[in-house]
Amino acid sequence: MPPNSIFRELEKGALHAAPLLLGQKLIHHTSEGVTSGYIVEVEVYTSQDAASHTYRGETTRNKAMFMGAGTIYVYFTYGMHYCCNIVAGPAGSGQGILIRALEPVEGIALMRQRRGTVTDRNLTNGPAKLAQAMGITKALDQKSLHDATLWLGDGVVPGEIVQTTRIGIKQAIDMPWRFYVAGNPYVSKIS
DNA sequence: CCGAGGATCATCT
DNA sequence: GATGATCCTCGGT
Repeated sequence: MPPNSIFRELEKGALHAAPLLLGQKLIHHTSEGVTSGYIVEVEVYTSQDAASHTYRGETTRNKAMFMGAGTIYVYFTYGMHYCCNIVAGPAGSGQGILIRALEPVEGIALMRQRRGTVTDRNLTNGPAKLAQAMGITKALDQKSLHDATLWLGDGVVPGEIVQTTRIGIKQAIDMPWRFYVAGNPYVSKIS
């Protein structure tokens, strides 16, 4: 699906758009160079969802999640990690899609440099890992994919898609809001 | 391969 | 003051 179409899908809501993001290419331009990868794993978070940062309403931290489809939400957690979401749905609805894993495409040498000594399979197979490999920080928070250094590009048709429960949460653990490409070696964890 | 424990701090209660 | 949409290391299997 071409990039322009994915924005229309994002406007329809996070749960609708999440599986459609699989196979799309996420691209980041920085002064260090260009990195990109195909999205192979995502999770949905909404304001009706006890596991979501938006469950208790808008705060300074989660403001981006209420800014409408195509906004970038980057949060800092565990004292050392950044994670990247693509906001979906109408402005004010507080829903988004966490990018959990990428299959590296461009800038793999730069990804290795940013990540330090890890095996290639460990470059981007987790939300904080891919943020580090791509050079994603809070500088991108509240920016739009339409006019930031981070955007979506032409991807590939993903293989079979698996829908299952989310990872690393303690609330709403039964909601099947995780989607990944079956058999892809960069998926963070096989269910 | 798997599970336990520590790192480290912005954000929220 | 407590916690976390995580990652890494280390030990056991």
